[in-house]
Amino acid sequence: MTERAEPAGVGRDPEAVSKFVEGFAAQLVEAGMQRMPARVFAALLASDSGSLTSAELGEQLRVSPAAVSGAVRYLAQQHMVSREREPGSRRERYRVHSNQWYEALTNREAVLKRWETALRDGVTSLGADTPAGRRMAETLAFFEFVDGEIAAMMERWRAHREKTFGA
Amino acid sequence: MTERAEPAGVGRDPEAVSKFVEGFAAQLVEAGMQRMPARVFAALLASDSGSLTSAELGEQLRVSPAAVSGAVRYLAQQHMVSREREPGSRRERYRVHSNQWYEALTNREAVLKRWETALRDGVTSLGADTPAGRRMAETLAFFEFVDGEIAAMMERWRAHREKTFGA
DNA sequence: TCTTAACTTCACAATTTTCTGAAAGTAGCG
DNA sequence: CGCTACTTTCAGAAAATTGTGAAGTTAAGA
Repeated sequence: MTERAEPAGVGRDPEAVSKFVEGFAAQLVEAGMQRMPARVFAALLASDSGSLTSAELGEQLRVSPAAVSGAVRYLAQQHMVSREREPGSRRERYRVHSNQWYEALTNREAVLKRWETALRDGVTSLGADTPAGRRMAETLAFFEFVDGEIAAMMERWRAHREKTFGA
Repeated sequence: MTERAEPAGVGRDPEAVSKFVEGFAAQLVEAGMQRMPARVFAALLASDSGSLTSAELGEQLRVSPAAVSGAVRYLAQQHMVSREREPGSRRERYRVHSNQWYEALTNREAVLKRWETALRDGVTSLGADTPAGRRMAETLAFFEFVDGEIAAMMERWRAHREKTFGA
């Protein structure tokens, strides 16, 4: 048995939480995310309320307020978390809205757009009639195709989700 | 006018090629790829034959053979390029097969699978009946959904591609 | 079998990134 | 209006990453 009464502080088995947090963060890092944002994000994902304060994050991850600040700024820019002010306090909470965040994930759209731009430039400057130009044109077409497909896919997911989890 | 006769060596306007290579590589880096693999890959993508030798890569990018070796090993592991031995020579060629490489790109499948594993572990260890557990279960469901969709999408792309570019 | 062209591995130096402590900024509340 | 609780910014130390030169390995051709 590993069950126990809920301690007021962190709640649940801090050991298990930490294990998940570090493990999931490691996967995100491997996929290209910076370490600190990854850890902060994983911690939020694993929290029951889906939201933690700066101080809670710092304590749980054993890092300085400065580190939390930087990580959270990054995550907010990527729309993976939102910040909210606790009413009647200058304390801030960072929140992950279950679905909003993976919607953001598919909004790598910005990335795709930049790739497309670079490829278009390449086709132009190397010549659309050269072998290299044709290869890049095909790649470009692929990304444009994917762009459209992703939007449709998310639509299907929302329907699927509603059926499975309720609105 | 920037046109010129084809010099035997690099071919085309080396200036324009380099500009594309460094620009596209920069985008890949921003998306999480290491710098050297990104540069090597971009150089291959921009080559007319779609293939370059180790020496050509080193010269064009002004880097050591060691750097090329490391970059190419990574790219081959990701199935983004393939290596071929030039018959009757110990010289090796690295090649990007127009379509094979972006098929590989969608084979971030391996990445998705690892995320799914981490999430499943999380659901189990934090409890499927806790709020955090439910959030992770929903995220997990999303990734599983995406998994299936990507396969279908690639199928549609292949059809679309054939129509547009011919087999 | 020997020679040698080509690729790979490895230890280290240089660069870049990341995190911290301290100082500065901001906004609630008396 | 100031006090204080919190957050952000910034310079620099520590750590991680990256690319190099040199030595090691492999295999083609004589």
